Amino acid sequence: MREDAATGGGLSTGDRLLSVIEVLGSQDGAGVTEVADQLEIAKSTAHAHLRTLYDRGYIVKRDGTYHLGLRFLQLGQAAKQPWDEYSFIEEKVEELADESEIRAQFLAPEHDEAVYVYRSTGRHSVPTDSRVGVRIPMHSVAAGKAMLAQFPGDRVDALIDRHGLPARTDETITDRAELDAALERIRERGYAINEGESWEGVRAVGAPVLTPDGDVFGGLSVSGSPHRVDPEGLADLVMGAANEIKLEFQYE
Amino acid sequence: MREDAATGGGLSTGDRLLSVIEVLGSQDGAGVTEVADQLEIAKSTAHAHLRTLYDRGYIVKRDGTYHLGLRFLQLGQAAKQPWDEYSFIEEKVEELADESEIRAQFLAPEHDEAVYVYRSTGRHSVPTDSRVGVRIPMHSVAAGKAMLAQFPGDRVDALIDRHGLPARTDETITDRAELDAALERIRERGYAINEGESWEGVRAVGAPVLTPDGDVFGGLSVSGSPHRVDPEGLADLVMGAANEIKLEFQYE
DNA sequence: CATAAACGTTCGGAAATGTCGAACAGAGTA
DNA sequence: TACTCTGTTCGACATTTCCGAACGTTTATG
Repeated sequence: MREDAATGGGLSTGDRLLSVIEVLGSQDGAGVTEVADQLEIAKSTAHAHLRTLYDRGYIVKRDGTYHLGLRFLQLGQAAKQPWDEYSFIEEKVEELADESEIRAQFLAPEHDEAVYVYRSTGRHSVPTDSRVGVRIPMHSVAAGKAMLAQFPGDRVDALIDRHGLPARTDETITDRAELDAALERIRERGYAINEGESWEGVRAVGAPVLTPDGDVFGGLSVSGSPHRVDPEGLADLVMGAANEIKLEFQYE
Repeated sequence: MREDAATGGGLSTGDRLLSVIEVLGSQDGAGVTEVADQLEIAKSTAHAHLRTLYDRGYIVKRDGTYHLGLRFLQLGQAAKQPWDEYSFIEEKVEELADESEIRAQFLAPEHDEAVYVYRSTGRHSVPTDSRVGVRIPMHSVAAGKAMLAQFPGDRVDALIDRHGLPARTDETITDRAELDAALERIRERGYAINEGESWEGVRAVGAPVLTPDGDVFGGLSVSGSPHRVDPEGLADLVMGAANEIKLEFQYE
């Protein structure tokens, strides 16, 4: 289920460099030995990779260990730019959070996973939501299921071949037939519900965001503890916001 | 003034991979041929690098060209985490923007450059400021000069050896003696002024943010068009905020 | 305080792999 | 139809990366 780098015609050295980056990103701070151990490579090899990243200014030495540098912040902003271009997306997320008084988020599909792009808690204006940038299996979140339901069948097949249906809680859908039934219901209703399928005790309501051409652009959702999330009441709000985004595309 | 990659014991392949990433980040969208041309490498080589990045999910194909993927957004968040840890930094920036009614920003020193980490316009709550993540020569901005003034002399020497004193406008300080004099004045007053040294017609007032140990942690500044930026009046505000951050460190 | 352990660093050699150029296929254009 | 522009694949050479061992330094430990 995981590509073995060099197997696919890729560059194994570049591949390893990316692994080093991931090691540094998945924890805060690592030394040469730690990187070497985690990737099962020689210390001298890890050292060479770290030196490459350091000389280029991509990583930083702090408290004696290496950390990802702010150059990645710049790359992250560049990666997000296509969405920032359409400023109404983020605005709609904040609007949604204000009106629903719970968290609202916009996720984009990428490489068959869902990625948090915008997130808001409403008036609280919580600074820097830590979940932005996080990738999550599409079948385990409301916005993701809403997107999945719009994909053609063969794309869903390919997605499951690549990633499977990993469980995140006891409630996560792990069975293909069950998923198909769920997607069918979502298409009928126009919105998706997540009942603790990603985090215990978190309910969410999501809808797909489509372009005027009918392509899947992303997914919107609101989420919170079950007693604050009334699916019936919120569905219209979320679908309405998704539709408004779709309409905005035409006048941009 | 630019390191020539392989010269320093780094891995030339990994180095090239980073160059490919930078090409994609510095413009929106590039094809195989375009990347190859810009880096002056064979098309097949560029193809191999792009494939490596693609297989790993770091880049995306959209409209027939490659773009940076949202995985960089995740890495960017991870890189920013050390600052998010101290939530009062971002809060102070927003406070500063509210009180001054102009832009406020926090910059961190990294690899001898200044990097925008937080930025706020006050109540407008402008979504996604595009300048976050941007790197800029320290001597050309107020917060950067404020930090420079706190560095020991040999660190300033090393910095200038590496980056020089590039001009961004006609007003940018490009002479070492002039810089030294400016830094001395900054130390005396406790704050720095930027008079169109980075952007024509933009004035800024900045102060260094120190840790309780006296280390330079970053720089705060407010900026706007000259008639809205009164240095005398704003200096206390900025220095006060910088000092409050320093104090917060002790109770965290 | 001395010793040990752990870390980061450097170095050469053998093996693996990245790079190139040419050739192929496909899309778009004249 | 022919042309030009893409992106892609392939093989062969030469360059590189990688490893392991050894070194110098720092941090723990007795």
